[in-house]
Amino acid sequence: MPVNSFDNYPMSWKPDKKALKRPYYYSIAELLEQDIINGFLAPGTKLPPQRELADFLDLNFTTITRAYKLCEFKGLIYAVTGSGTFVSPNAARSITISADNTTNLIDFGFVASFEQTNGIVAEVAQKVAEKNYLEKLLNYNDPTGIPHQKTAGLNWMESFGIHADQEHIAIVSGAQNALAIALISLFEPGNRIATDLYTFSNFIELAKMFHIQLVPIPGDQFGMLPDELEKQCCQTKIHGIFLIPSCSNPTTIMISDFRKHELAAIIRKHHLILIEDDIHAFLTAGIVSDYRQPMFNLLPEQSVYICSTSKSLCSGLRVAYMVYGDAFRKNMLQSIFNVNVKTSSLDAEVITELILSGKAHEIVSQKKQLAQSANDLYKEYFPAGQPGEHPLSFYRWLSIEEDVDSSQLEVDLKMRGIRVFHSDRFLSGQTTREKYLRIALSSTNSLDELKLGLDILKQYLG
Amino acid sequence: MPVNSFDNYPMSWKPDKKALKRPYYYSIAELLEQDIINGFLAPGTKLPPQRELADFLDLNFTTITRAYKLCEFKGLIYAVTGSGTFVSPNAARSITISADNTTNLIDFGFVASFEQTNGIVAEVAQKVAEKNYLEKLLNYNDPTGIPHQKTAGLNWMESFGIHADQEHIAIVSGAQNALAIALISLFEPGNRIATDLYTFSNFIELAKMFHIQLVPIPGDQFGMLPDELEKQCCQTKIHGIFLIPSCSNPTTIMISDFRKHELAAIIRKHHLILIEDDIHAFLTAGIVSDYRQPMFNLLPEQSVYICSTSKSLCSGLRVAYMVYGDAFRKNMLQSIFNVNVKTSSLDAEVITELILSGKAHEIVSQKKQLAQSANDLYKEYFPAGQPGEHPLSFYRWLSIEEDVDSSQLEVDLKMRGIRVFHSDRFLSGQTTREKYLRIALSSTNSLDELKLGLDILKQYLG
DNA sequence: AGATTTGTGCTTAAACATTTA
DNA sequence: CTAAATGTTTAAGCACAAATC
Repeated sequence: MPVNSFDNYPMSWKPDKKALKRPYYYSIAELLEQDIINGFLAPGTKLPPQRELADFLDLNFTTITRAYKLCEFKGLIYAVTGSGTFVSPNAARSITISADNTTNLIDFGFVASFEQTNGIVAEVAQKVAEKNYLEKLLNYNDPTGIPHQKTAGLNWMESFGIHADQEHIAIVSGAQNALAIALISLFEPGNRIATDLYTFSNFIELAKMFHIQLVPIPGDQFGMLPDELEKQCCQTKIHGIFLIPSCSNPTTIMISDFRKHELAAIIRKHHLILIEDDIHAFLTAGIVSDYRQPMFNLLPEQSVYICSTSKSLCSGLRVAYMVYGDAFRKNMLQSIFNVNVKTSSLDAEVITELILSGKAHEIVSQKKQLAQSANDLYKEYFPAGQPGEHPLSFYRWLSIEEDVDSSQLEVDLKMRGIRVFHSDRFLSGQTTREKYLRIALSSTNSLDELKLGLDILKQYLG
Repeated sequence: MPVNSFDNYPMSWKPDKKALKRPYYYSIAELLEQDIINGFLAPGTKLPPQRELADFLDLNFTTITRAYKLCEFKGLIYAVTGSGTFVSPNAARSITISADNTTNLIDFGFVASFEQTNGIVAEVAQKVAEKNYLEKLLNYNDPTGIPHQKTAGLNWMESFGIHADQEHIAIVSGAQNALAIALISLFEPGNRIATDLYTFSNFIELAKMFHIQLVPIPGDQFGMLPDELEKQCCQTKIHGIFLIPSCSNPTTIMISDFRKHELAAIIRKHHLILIEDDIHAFLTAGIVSDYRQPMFNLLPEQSVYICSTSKSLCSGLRVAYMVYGDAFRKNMLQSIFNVNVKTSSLDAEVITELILSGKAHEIVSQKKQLAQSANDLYKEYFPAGQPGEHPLSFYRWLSIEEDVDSSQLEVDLKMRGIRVFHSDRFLSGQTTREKYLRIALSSTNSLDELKLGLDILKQYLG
């Protein structure tokens, strides 16, 4: 066996010098990627500093910079000036969360939307099918939505505090689709977007896909901390910010009204583009006493407001409204066309009819009731709450012990029959001490099934 | 006035030295971008060689390389080793082509799909609304399509020569959506994709959006030239190839069967990823005698086959099938989820019912008849055809004089009441000598309107 | 056919900025 | 508060490859 004189050198990663081919930077990046994917380098591991690795490999240190950058671009590692370079928390796996009905697990993972109300939607869809203008819904016309459909959308959002006109609203295919469109139309690869430390995992994946870097900002019970945001803005060029003010996913924190103003001031000052995902507006506006208005109102010219109907009205029809300032309009229309051409006017018409007929309110009040019951049941099992939490959220953020292996925990619970997601999946940046589980309450078929799952969970967590 | 001693220096572009700030590369790129956008540098203009500009600015020539690269990334310029760097043909404008019914022009621009058949779709939509399982179409389940819907899709594509299973087909929201998903899931920014010299302008825009570079390959009456493709593959790293074999958009060329085999050999040899847009399969399979099979069959493990129903069945429902090799499956599902979550099962069900009920064939035969009549009329005006042209295409590729200004021509015709697109919009790379117009035949409301438009066009072209 | 023109890719060099001890 | 550690950014140098003349 060859005697490697560096065996006892205290470097966390020692690529095989002999395996290096030219171009070096590329070769190094490949070796690093392999070692991360194969699990030899665990998430959080600190890599050797650029200069140290360069010495070891007899290269200029900027060649290492380049190799590291390549891996950073792929989301495998992240670097912090002064501290070093580290393996990303979710480097080796995809954290996309989707519906998964191939197994018969109790699903506390994917957040569905209490699908028991879809009977009402089916009735309305039938009515739409009988309309004499049905044929007019089947062509290429009105790529951003037929005027009366947009008007209905504007009416719907009026109660959340949104006021806009036909030219600044577009119908797209759900919130995820809207986020994809917003990212691709307003940002470039390499741009940075500030997010909560814990944020919507599908947004993290989307950012990764578009090579947009997330800059995690700490928060408290009132939402993201303005000082921390300001600090990051001064340090590096940040291009945008992503917020879910009405009920953060996954933490359920609501941004309080005073905090919205504080954040808006920073966002304005640094010319950030705000992406506001207000999918939970229907659960918050008019219900939570502190609610005044969306952040869009405070920054109408530099914001994109996204209001999906998937959670509030119907998940399967894939309809969301996007509202944007005039500066973004041209770009937005272009991207909507490039990605969707248009959203089916038939689907949009069913949602429109739900709104115009008043059935939408009926659905919302049923969903609220279902959410109330589910939350009541949850509280019987896990009474401890945290300040700032949303009372009616479709999911809960459960604090757990700090020293468990996140993948193992998910596997353990799967074996016991429930699917849950560990807080590591929602990390936009560095690892944290505190650990949580996100428990979806809206995906079981009944309260009984929810109870069954909570039993298992409670028992497992002891 | 200041005397500039370089005024007579034969450089096509002389940035103001005094306007340069550090970082130089960035400053140069900005100045160049401004001059292109403001029209001071016309499309096709040759920029100064890197070394020459570097001398002029007293910088190392690789700094100019970097500045040029920045503009190339934005699609403003393109570089050819040995020849120089040039302003892109469509640098300053968006060439996205979308439906535009805000004006009362006769639309020969956007290619619609003879919307007169939508009455049949409306009837079938009504039937679907009466199904007792309607409610089951309204949730998050089956993100890639409900099994029976996928089966119907597979049946539909069977006659085009596609054979696949449930695991390798997904329902997405139209061809454009499918292309976006294919590009984002299988390519990285900076990757290169080979295309026909003239190609689908919305694909060009999509590639620009994702920062994927197109490498134009010349072709003849049988399609893209294999030797030219091979040449490019040997020269630079090419990652993929985009083809529309059943009826190229805009040229209407069909790739002949022998050519498919020749191209497949090159694609296999160089491990390219093939994106096959077969939106016109219904107009070609079983109609054009040379048709044997899609290229997907020749390269099943390295291809994505896209079959939209927008042109063949119904444009407004936004349903396309994607068929892919096993190697792409995981990536594909992830991207579909990230961009769409799912495609509305209601829309997919209407398309499914069209196929299962046999109404789909009825629609197709009506559309073919409409296409035949439109083409017959067109031939009365412009009898000269070119070898390899599709006989039933929804649009025609009309050769025109070489020395007209493309934007001016479009504007002139708009003033006369018709919208057409000049061949410059479809250029994936360098400018060419020959000029064409793409004339959509499928977007007028009647043959009379078509005739009216052709009259105007004929008169204008003299 | 060989020299010249022109763009590409990789590596190095140096000045800089931030964080941590 | 300063020094050390560590990552970032910009620019230059050089070998190379393709196209042109």
